[in-house]
This record gives sequence, C-alpha cells and structure tokens, in this order.
Amino acid sequence: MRAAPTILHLDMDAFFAAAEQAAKPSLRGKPVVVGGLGPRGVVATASYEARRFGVHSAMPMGQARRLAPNAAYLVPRFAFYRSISEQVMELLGRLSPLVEPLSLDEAFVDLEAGGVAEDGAGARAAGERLRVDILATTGLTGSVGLAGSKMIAKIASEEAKPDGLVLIEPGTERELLGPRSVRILPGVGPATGEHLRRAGMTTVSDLAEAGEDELVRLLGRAHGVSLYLMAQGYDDRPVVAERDAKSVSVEDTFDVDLHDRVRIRVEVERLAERCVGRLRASGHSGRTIVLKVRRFDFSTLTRSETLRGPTDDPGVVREAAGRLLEAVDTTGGVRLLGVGVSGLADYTQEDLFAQATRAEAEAAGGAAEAVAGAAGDAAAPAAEAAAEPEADQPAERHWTPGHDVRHAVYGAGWVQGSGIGRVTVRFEEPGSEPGRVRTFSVDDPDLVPGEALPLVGEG
DNA sequence: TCTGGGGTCCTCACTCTC
DNA sequence: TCTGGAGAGTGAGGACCC
Repeated sequence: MRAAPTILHLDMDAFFAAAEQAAKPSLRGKPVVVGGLGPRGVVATASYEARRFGVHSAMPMGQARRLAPNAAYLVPRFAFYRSISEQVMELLGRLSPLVEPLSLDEAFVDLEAGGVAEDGAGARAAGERLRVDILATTGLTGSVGLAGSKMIAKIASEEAKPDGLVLIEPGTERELLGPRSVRILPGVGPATGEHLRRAGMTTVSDLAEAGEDELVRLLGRAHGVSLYLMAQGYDDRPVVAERDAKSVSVEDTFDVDLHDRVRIRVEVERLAERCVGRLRASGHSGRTIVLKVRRFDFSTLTRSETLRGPTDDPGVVREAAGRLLEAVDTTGGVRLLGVGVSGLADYTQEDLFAQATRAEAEAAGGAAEAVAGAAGDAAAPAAEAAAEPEADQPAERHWTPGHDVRHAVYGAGWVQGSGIGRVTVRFEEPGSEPGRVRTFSVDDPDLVPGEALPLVGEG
C-alpha cells in the first residue's frame, strides 16, 4: 500500500470490438460481437452498443444472436489485436520500467518506479497524458484507474469505463469497498460468491467484520487470509514486469461430440504436436504432460504424467498423451480435448526420453507397432497442417467473416459474409467513409486475403 | 443450439522416504 | 521391528481471470 496513488491500471475499452469498429468504418456506432462463430462459440468481447442488448463476454453465441440479431458477428483476429497491444504496451513502457501486462488489453504500471508521478496530481497528469497518447497512436480509448494498490487501481479503472480516468486517494479504500458486493474483490467468482452468500456475507464490510479466522474456516488458508486483507483495503502485491510461463497448452472444442475412439486418439496426437510447437516457440521444454477431456455432459477431467526430465520432443509428448487417453472412459462422447505441458524448463533431455520411448516401443514388438502405425497414418495430415497452418487451404477457398481482403479493382475491404459459393465484401478501410458492399464468387481470382491496415495513418 | 481458449493458483488425497 | 509424523512429490479437480 502506498501513500500516493502511483499504481496505474489501464484497461482498453471493449478492446476487440473497438479495434474492429476502428478498422471497419461501417461498424462504428453499431453493435459488434467478437467471438467464436461455431455452434459452441462464446462471446469474447461485445461493443458497448451490443452490451445495451444484454450481450456480454463468455455468453454463448446463440444467446447473443437471440438478444442482438442485427449485430455484426466477427471472429477474433488475434494477430491484429496483438499489433495494437504492442503499441499500447510501448506507451506504457515510456512511463515506467515496471509494466505488468495482464492480457492484450490490460496492464498495471508502477508510476513510482518510473519517477513520473510523486503525488496524486502527478499521477493524474500521467494518466491523462497516457489516454491522449493511446488515442493518437491507436485510435482507440482506454480507461485508467489510479490508486495506492493494484486491487484498488483495477476497481478504479472499472469505475472509469468507458473512456475515463478515476483516481482513488489512499486512505479511502475501506470506505469505498465496504458497501460493495464481495464479487468486486479479485478471486471471488460465482462459486466463492455463493459460498459467502450462504454464510450470510454479501458485502465487503461483511467480510471485514467476519474476521480472518472465519474466512479461513470457510475458504481455506490462502484464500481466506488474502480475502480478509483485501476486505480491509489492504493489498501489497507488487507490479511484476517479467513473469515466467508455468505451462503451455492447446485445446479444441468440437462442433459435434466425438465418439470414435480412433478419431479421439488422432485428435489428441494432433493437439500434442501443436502443443510442442508452441512449447518450442517459447524456448521451453517441460516435464509433466497433461491430457484434458471434457465429456458430453460438460464434466471435465485431467490426467497427467510426469517424466524423469523435461522434453520438447513431439514423439514423447504424443506418446504420453496417448497413454493418458488409454485411462479415460470416453463412452458418451467428448466435446473438448486438450494437451498441455507444465513443469517448464529452458533445457531438454529430449534425446534420452525419445530414445527410451523408441526402445520401449521396439521391445513391445508387433502389436504396439500396429497401433502406432494406424494412428500415425491417420494423424499425418493433421501433423502437416499443424506445421504449416497457413498452407492448409481447402479446394474451395474459405472466407472468414471480418477478415481483411484485397480486390484487384476495388481495393481493400473485409469479408462481411460468405456461403453457397458467394462471398460478400465491404470495401472500406480505417480512415475512409463507410464503404459499399459487393458480392463475388468465392473463387474470384481478383480477390485475395489482405493485411490488416493500421488504424491510425503513419505520420 | 449453453457453456471458448489459455492460463494461474489452491486444496486435497495419496505415496514414499526419512 | 513396528509405528507415527513430517515433508516432498505427484495427480486430480476446482475456481478464477481475461
């Protein structure tokens, strides 16, 4: 806790949706929903216009469509958002060496470490300057919270939304928190909130009055103690610039539950390959292989296996994930599969383990070979796709809604929709007026995938 | 048409070793 | 030799966050 409000929390406003609106002039002022468009998709971000219809993050897409049938529905373009995020993080880095990104659109900054703010007035000035710079650089708005701790700064930025700044003077935390719902505290989600409600605690002051012992009894040591301190307005977690990854994982939810055991095995192997790709890209190896299975009834189970040393060998991870799958009952169907690696290290013993696995496979003889062979054949196309996803083009070109395209005659635009052999494109770009819509055949040679254009003109 | 994907942290149970 | 406790390591699951 600090005597001056020198912890800054930045939260970009409806980030994914706002980025899409900035890139697509015809969507400005209109409800926009970004998320998975498949039958099991959920909303990642809804624009403020869409929120007025009751659409919010994590809502099933089907429900969102019923609430806001006329909204624009787009799939996320993470590479595009990441490029904007990098610009924002660079601006934060000018304020302080201590910047802690929480996600693409959120970060804490320790202004004291940057020497840019010694008191409330200085912090407020730095925050306002930041908001101006973000708008000038990215064309997007962000909300800023300033306080003496991370928890309160985050609450402040929530209060500031959209497009505002709120500063909470140190010393006023208890007064501010007391009447609020327990759900405002970090770490109190639906389950803990309900647990506390059943114990008669609904506000933060209820928690403060209950006392530490009671909260520990209800929630366990770690959670109870930290919640009690937070209910007092006390939070001394530092802003941490560098955090080491602890695990790497990939998972897929299938549009239709998988029942076929061979297909499930193939998918697990494909996920293992992808996971290792990510692991290697991050410069890590790992010791514990985790298989995640979500069944038809949404029950989720995990199975893990710890190796004798870290590996980044795709064969080793594939084999381990396959072994873990053997122990899982998949009758009834599987809606999600995931493969992860934890216990990360920055070195590997891959050769040892790859050799050991191969030796075991050889010793096991013909039967094992037959199984591995069958699975290997079926998985081969997926493995190639994982290695080179961009090259994975079906015979008929697929145009994803929201993605950028370029036409030889009409220039830059984006896919508004596609189906039955046609693709509809709106021709406009970030700085332009709302553009016109034209429809083409999906295999029109003049139409090619395009690059995301900068939201704010260079210079 | 109910419920994504990528993470972190915590708790509890169990086993093994000392 | 038996027993119990402490502590570490592992595995599984739950809750939470963005």
